Amino acid sequence: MKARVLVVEDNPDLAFGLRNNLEIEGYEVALAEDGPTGAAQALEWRPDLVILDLMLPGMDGFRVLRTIREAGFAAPVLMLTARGEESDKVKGLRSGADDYVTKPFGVLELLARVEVLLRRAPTTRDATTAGFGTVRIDRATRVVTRDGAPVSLAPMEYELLLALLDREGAVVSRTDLMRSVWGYDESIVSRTVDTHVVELRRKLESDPSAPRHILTVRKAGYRLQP
Amino acid sequence: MKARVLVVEDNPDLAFGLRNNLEIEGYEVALAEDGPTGAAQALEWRPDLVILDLMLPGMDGFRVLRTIREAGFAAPVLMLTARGEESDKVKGLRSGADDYVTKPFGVLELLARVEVLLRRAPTTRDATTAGFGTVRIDRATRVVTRDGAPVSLAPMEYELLLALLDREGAVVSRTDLMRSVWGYDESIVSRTVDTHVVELRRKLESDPSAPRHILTVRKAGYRLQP
DNA sequence: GGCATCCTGACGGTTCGCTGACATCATCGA
DNA sequence: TCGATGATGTCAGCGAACCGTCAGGATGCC
Repeated sequence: MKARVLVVEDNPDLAFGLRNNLEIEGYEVALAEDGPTGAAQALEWRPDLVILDLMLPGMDGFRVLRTIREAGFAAPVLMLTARGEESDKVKGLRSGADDYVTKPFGVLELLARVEVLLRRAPTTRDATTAGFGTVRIDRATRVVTRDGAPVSLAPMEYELLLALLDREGAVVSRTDLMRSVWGYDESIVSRTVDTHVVELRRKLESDPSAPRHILTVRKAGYRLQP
Repeated sequence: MKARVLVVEDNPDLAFGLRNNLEIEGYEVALAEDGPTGAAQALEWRPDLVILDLMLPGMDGFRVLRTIREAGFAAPVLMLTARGEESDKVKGLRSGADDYVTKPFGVLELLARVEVLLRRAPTTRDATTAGFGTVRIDRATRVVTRDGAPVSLAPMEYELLLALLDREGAVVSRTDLMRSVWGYDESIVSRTVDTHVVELRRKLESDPSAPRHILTVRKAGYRLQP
């Protein structure tokens, strides 16, 4: 799963530049441009890492850091600042930051430091298991069980199941399924989706001919009933 | 328990200065003044943190770092150097260091960074063995046993095993394995990973053709079942 | 130079996924 | 109520993707 990085920085050029670079590295990125917003977003969005500018409108970086740490936020924080004074660095590090980089900095160095921080504090927000009825799906292990017994799903079947699960309760059209599972978006002419749905029902429903969870919505698509 | 810090630094003034300051902070400190000694001491003494100069007699810092990491040394390493080039920093961080400080530096900043590194990676001197089935892996000594008997693993096999072990239970893609074991992230076209997995199974599974722990997840990667 | 180790490419077995034909079902108008 | 119509369920088979395996050659270390 993509690690999430929150960038709290009021200079738009720098913020957008960072976002681009982080996204290229495969992170999911959010921006906040003042202190209070940053703190709120850290607590709500639960990023795996925060890049925090020290000089911010509204509330400075130190206060943001203290606020979120007091609220129990444990992920690493990288402080970013123009002040190169040693006393500032020490203050930043002692107040709960995990790294401290002074501007101007090299983007590659920053990215390397981000990687190191995430390596040491691996993402723990796994949101792993979900399910319906007596079926459990563990995304980390890709193991699916029904009534506690493991069920063997073919790769495409598993992907299809996830696509339905991601929109649990909603009707998902065949075209949408094609797009999210197969990556095309041509219009469907074949029985491909249906065939896999049948197989899923056979493996996961107690009575495959009268499904209670993997439901057909005529002329619209399929729906996963929790 | 006092945290142990190993300082690998050939300049006596700097080394003694660091030792004094670290001891005042309450750490147990050892000094090494060349690369080979440093590497040996890291592996024998098992410090909780290593401060490693880049320019050393005998073996440079990068090689020391690689050597001890390959030997399973997991504690944080702080690199210390006169070279301020960004490419050096990136190289250091990517090759397994956890922080990188350029000379001249402030002692207080260094101490703060030491504190942060130790905070994130609390002393784990004892919890070095893990395993699955009848297989035990001791990261400290790099010894792997099965049914109590030692098994000889080639370096890459060992690294691969660690990579799987670090995400025990979860599916690890070939690309992820490539990245964490080989340091690459190009897309895979060859049978490299598979070949090594086969070898691991041959050495660690009781029935290599019907593995119970090192499992294949079709189209996704491999998974280590505890 | 000898040895272990590593990577690669080829080959073969097995599983998987798509397709198209046909059966069945739901819906709606007569 | 019943048949027409279109949508969905079902099935079997073929081609392809994927993985396990192996041997040869390259590489690095002692």
